[in-house]
Amino acid sequence: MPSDTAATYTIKELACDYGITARTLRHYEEQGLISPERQGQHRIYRHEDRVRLAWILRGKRVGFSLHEIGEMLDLYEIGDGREKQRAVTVDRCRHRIDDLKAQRDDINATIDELEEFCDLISNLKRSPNGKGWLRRDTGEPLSTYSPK
Amino acid sequence: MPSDTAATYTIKELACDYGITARTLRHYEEQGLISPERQGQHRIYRHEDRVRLAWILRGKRVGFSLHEIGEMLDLYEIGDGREKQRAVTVDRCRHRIDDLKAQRDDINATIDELEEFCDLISNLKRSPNGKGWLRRDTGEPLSTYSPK
DNA sequence: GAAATACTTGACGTTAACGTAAACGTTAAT
DNA sequence: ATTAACGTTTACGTTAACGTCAAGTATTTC
Repeated sequence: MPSDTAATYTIKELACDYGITARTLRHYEEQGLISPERQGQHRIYRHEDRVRLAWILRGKRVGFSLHEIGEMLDLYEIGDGREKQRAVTVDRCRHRIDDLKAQRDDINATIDELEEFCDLISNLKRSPNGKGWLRRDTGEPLSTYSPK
Repeated sequence: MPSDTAATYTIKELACDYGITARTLRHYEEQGLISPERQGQHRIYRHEDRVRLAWILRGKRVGFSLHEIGEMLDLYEIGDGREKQRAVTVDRCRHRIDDLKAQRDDINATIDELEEFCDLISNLKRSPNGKGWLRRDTGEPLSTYSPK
């Protein structure tokens, strides 16, 4: 058994590793997102806590609230596992997936427009009268340009 | 010229159309994101405002703050158009695109995990001793399952 | 012309996700 | 033994993105 399986971390170590603050970790704990062990009064974090934290942080980057992330983590706890509960879990899970796919579509659309715009103004030339800009491809003026 | 080119909308009409409140529209105006014309004291919105609003709302869904959305909309205003300013605009635009792509990766990773988990618990069977659950494919117990 | 309806501008309230400061308890080094 | 470096809890402060009144104006409808 490799030694780093049992590796532990202080709150500040974990915070530094993930580029957050100790306050943030305590906050996540208040919200019930992580529950590190205690040695006396001090928190001690293990590998599983790092995994959980990484999941939380990715959830944040994706745009979920801490509450939503908590719910998603709860999905993984099917301990009692009654049939009905499992069905609900799967259902909510599928909804989440659909939301994420819709969000991905929005992101793709935004990327497309930004790229188009970016290409556009990378290819500008001054108009002959010295005022304003023209598209290098079509010679069309830009004054009326706005996102589609 | 089709009549709906000149179509105008009251604040509430626009709000209803986009599933937001009038307060929200006024808030966006306070933040300088939209500047509808006025007829006396009343706001009147046109097609271009709808386009802009749709852009704002998609930005929100993608996870940008109103401030960031304002900056992105500013990117589209290259009115004075000094070379240097254009270069900065393109640069910031490209950064935004990179951020969005990273976010898309996060979303894809989250989708993958949720789908995997979803499939997993859709395929459970009770263990022979009646306690806990087993994977139908491998027969492995689930008690230790956690997101990767 | 009185009430209802839609708009306006303040201005204070609310929630989330922490920041920040106070006051205190270990252990380590000087 | 005192200063420094970490940790702890408690609690108030802050920002963003609006919600939610209050109080006034203007128009339409009965």
